Amino acid sequence: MLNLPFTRKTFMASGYLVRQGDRCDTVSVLLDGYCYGQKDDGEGNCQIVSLAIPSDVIGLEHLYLQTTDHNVRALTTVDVAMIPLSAVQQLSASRPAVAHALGIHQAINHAIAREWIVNIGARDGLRRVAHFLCEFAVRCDAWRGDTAAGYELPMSQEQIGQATGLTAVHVNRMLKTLHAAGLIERSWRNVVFSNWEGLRDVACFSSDYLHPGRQVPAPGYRTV
Amino acid sequence: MLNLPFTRKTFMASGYLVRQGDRCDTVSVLLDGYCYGQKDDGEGNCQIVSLAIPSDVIGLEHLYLQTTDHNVRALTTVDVAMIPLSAVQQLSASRPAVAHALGIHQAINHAIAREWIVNIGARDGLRRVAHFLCEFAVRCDAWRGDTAAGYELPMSQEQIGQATGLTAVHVNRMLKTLHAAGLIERSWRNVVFSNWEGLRDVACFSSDYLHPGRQVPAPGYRTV
DNA sequence: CGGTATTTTGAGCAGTGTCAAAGACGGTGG
DNA sequence: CCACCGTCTTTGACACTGCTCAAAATACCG
Repeated sequence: MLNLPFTRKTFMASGYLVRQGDRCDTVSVLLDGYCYGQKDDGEGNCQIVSLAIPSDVIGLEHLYLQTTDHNVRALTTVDVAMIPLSAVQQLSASRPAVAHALGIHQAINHAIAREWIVNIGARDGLRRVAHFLCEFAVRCDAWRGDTAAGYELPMSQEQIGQATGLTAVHVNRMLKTLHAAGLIERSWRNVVFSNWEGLRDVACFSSDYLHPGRQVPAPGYRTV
Repeated sequence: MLNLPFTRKTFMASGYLVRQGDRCDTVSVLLDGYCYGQKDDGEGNCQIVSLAIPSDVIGLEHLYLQTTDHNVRALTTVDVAMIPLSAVQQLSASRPAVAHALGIHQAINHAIAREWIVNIGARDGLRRVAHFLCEFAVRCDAWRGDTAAGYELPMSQEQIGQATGLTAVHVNRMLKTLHAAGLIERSWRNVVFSNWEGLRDVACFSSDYLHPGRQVPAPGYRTV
């Protein structure tokens, strides 16, 4: 068995799991709830740079970088298993297949970051919000193993705005527009995709960048 | 010695080193020239998602993902050493310190991507261009080991626009504004930082995210 | 030396941001 | 169980950043 030491911990919504500038010595696994990565632009504006859903690993970069360049905060009440960095290092060293899996996870997160750059840099408001919704749905589906009819967005429109580079007011207008186009139904934070194909087309969403089932198998290691 | 097999190859400006969707079986080291990562937004717009300068490693994610989610293209005439994936895998397996160094490189590239998200998502045009110039200068300085008086930008204003989420016309205006503010001098593609502190302040640029000299040392491995 | 790509500039416009206020929801304490 | 309160959502009017289109000037390349 892996026999990994860990500490279970709970954070309230908006609490900090990791702070920018920290010297971090743990890697966490998100057991329940949602988190987001956040970075200050130096003038009070905060940009959301990533999203973590249950089963995601948080802080993999701590294996390689001494300090953290962004905050990680709880979007909802959150339950994590915090593992000492040294334990992760030992495990990766003794189990190359584990190291490989962590590398895959990091590579996918990086790919998601690239897609966010495209989303924010190249698409207009409507497509941006649509794409954001698509990504969230697909990632949640992948985690749960099935396709849900509707999703409870764990974030406010203000936060969606911080993730897409729009204002909360504009996010609201775009959601309304998507509804008017018959692509989504919603009430409060619940979203139902009444026309998934249509939404996907508006967003130009393709799940390729999430690399579903297309990872490189661990090369030549016995997985024991 | 490492004894790594490689093929040296030259690409003309705008040539493709890697194409979106490819199954890639090489990792490249950029020996000379500049490259950029590019992704289509699905509607003809192309967003630049990364920049590679000499000594950068291109395609590290091929170790973990079977297909590539973005293009890598030459910005200038480019000279690379292409290494078979299997050789890199073997080397990482036999030399943990090498694997660790690659992880650091990947983590820093990821950190840069996060900062680009902040730049494009949270800053206005002027700050965006200023930040872009700062990052380019600092990365080039780090590579060459000294601080240059001026920099030859290896890209057109159109391309700067694709990297910052602005139009070429607006990039031009922002460069003019930066000049008018006494922060930069320039002629054609050559840029001189006549007031580095000022530019840095406008951009809210901090080199922390490039993690200069703050990587985690390879844990417990003998480097031989 | 001509051709092509890039830079530069101007004018007008569209998409987003800003500001402000009203309405909806959910939690809390009496 | 209900009233209150704070947060979030929704809406409108208006301002402004950045985009579009177009053309001239400039630099590079064969």
